[in-house]
Amino acid sequence: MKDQLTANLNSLNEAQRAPTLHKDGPLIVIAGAGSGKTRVLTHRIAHLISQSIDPFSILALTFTNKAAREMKSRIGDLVGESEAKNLWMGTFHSVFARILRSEAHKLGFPSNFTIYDTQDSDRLIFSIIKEMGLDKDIYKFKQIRSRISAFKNSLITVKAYFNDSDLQESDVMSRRPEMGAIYSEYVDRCFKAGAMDFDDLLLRTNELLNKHPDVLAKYQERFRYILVDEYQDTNHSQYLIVRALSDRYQNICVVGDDAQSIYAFRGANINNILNFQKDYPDVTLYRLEQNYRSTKTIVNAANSIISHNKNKIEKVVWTSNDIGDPIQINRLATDSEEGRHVASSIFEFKMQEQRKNEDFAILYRTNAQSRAMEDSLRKRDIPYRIYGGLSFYQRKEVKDILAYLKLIVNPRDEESLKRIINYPPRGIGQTTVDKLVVASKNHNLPLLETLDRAKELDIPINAGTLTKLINFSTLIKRFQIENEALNAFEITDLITKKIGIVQELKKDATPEGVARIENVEELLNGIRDFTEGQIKIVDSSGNLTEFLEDIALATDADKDDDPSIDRVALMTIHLAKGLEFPYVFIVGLEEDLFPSAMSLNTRGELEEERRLFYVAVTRAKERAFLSYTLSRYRWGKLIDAEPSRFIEEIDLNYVNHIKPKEDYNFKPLIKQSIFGSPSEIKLRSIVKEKTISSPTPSQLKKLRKIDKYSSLSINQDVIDLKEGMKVEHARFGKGTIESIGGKGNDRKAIINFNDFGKKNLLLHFAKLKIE
DNA sequence: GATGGTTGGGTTTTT
DNA sequence: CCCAACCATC
Repeated sequence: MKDQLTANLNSLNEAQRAPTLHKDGPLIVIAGAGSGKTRVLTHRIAHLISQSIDPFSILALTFTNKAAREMKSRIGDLVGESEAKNLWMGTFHSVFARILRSEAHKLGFPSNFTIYDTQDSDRLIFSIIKEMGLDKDIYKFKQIRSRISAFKNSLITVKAYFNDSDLQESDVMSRRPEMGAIYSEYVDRCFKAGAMDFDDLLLRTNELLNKHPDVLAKYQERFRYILVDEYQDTNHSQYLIVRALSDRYQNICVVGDDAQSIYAFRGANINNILNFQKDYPDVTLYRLEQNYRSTKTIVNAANSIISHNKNKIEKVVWTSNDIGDPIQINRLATDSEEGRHVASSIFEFKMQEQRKNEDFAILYRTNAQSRAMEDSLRKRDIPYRIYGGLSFYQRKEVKDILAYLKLIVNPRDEESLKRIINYPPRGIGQTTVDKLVVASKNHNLPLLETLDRAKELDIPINAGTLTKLINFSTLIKRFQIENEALNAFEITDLITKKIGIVQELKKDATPEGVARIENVEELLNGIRDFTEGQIKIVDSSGNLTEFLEDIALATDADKDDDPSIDRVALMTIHLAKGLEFPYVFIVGLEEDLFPSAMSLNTRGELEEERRLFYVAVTRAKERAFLSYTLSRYRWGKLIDAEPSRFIEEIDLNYVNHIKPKEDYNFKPLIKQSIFGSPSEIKLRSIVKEKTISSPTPSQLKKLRKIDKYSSLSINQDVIDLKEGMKVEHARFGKGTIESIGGKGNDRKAIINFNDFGKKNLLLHFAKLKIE
């Protein structure tokens, strides 16, 4: 083991070795993109362990649970699995959820408290607004939720809110005088439900450490060494936790890059990293500026991008790698053209350079952009994997089953109860639920208990409904008893069978309905894997509580469905942080999309978008490809787009702006009538390529016109379709056209398929064969 | 209280 | 376009 460690230390460069070997006391590592900060962290931890520091006393906070797992396994390679597995490592949320479970009673929470996800919070806030009789157009639940979240992340409790006249005034100014009352009621209801939202996991940890000096002292002793990765993305609440825990021994190591701070929207405070030196006067600052990941071109281009930001720590990221190829910028007519271009580029590179699918990543600003990419990859038979988006555990049918599980574990969980009290339908309607909620508030009883005692509490509910309520309550109680003897898989299996959710879903025979049933099966399989894993590997019982904990905090980057399959990666830039790929496609570089229209209000927001762009470009090891379109489908409508300002911010020495090919998708006849003679076009595009990096407005207009022609010609094929014709669809098989309506791109037909029934299809997309 | 159709609103980014 | 909330009807 010693030899291995020494050998590995030798593999570090001087700049990396210094923080790795840094003895006690605070240190900050400012690490440029691709400079090996993860290596520093893993080697530092391994080194600590080799110096006889007990792994139990090392706390390492990472950005995703996946990052924690990977780091753990790399440390395991260095110092041995048995040592590494005792490290405290994970995201802030998962580590402190674990600690809160064991200390929850001190805060008046049950140890099996429920973790509310965003949707649970939204629903609760929505019902509070309704109960209070407020105007839901003024009190928009999503805005209220994000404001409450911001309060919590800044440690503004309900009490602090009501002590702060400025805050209250600003809510009155924005016509929401009841904001504080909603906040108060929300916190109250979560408490009564034995539930914490994501922000509570941090806020309540702070509360725990503040109110209980003995607890604080205990964890200060336990965590002698604390390391925080991606420190630039910590919020105030997280900052205070780290500060409190490290206060005793000051063995705090934070690693980050201010240039990669991209989470201000959820409360991350870039000042945490900028002010670290003020907080810990004895701090040693280390800089990692040599990039090992990317070509000179990419590193320099990225530097030129970030130089447009004012608020930053000055540093010079450099590399001794090859110059590499210029960054290619492509202009496409529409989003589907963009998809086609990306897919065919990947296809070509695979052929010509023997690349694997996993060498490519497609990065975008918003999840909605994945659709066009998926379509084109599928057409080319290129396997891909989408990260993020609507996660599996957020799908309705999955959440419904999970609500049963959550309610069994925590009978006070109001949101779960409301979700399933009438699903599958058992004759308990909204009116009854409303009555119960009011009664539960008035009598200060948990909702489930209120429902049990509805009769004695004189709630005006008729006898028939009363019986239904009792039946439901009995059902839940039976599950609770069964659960004591069963593991997570067994109880879930039992529940799904008893409530007949599959029969319920079978009523919907559409492909979507079938997919829902498959999701239920997938959930069961997932729970079985988890249960078996827990029992075998961790030697625990694999019970429900463990499972729910596991999935509540699973991040999208955590999903690992068969990594052995070679696939192209599709994800948002946010999710790509920390990852690297040889070839990276960054798509949708258009004004209002990237930078997002929502972020153009302040300089700070725009700078965050620019950092996001910086993160995107620095994911590339060998080549980066940027693209933008002239028009894009948004909400089903084709809207005009303008090239992103970010494109012009890249130093021209590192880019190559590509024009569409001459024979690009339209006929010479049209070209001549719009552009004049072909030679003129050629001339103009050559001149432009040398001088500016984006087309002039007049050129944009012309390209848009052409796009309209070309999409017309696509539709030509389907114009011949008539009612009564027999057609064949790639997915739905054979069927008969019942009616046709709409114009142009909106032209659609109702088709009665032999196997799938009636479908209303957009002819522009549906590839139909006439029989 | 269930059901099905209509309408109106919404896309940044995520633990 | 896609979803949820709402409304009208049974």
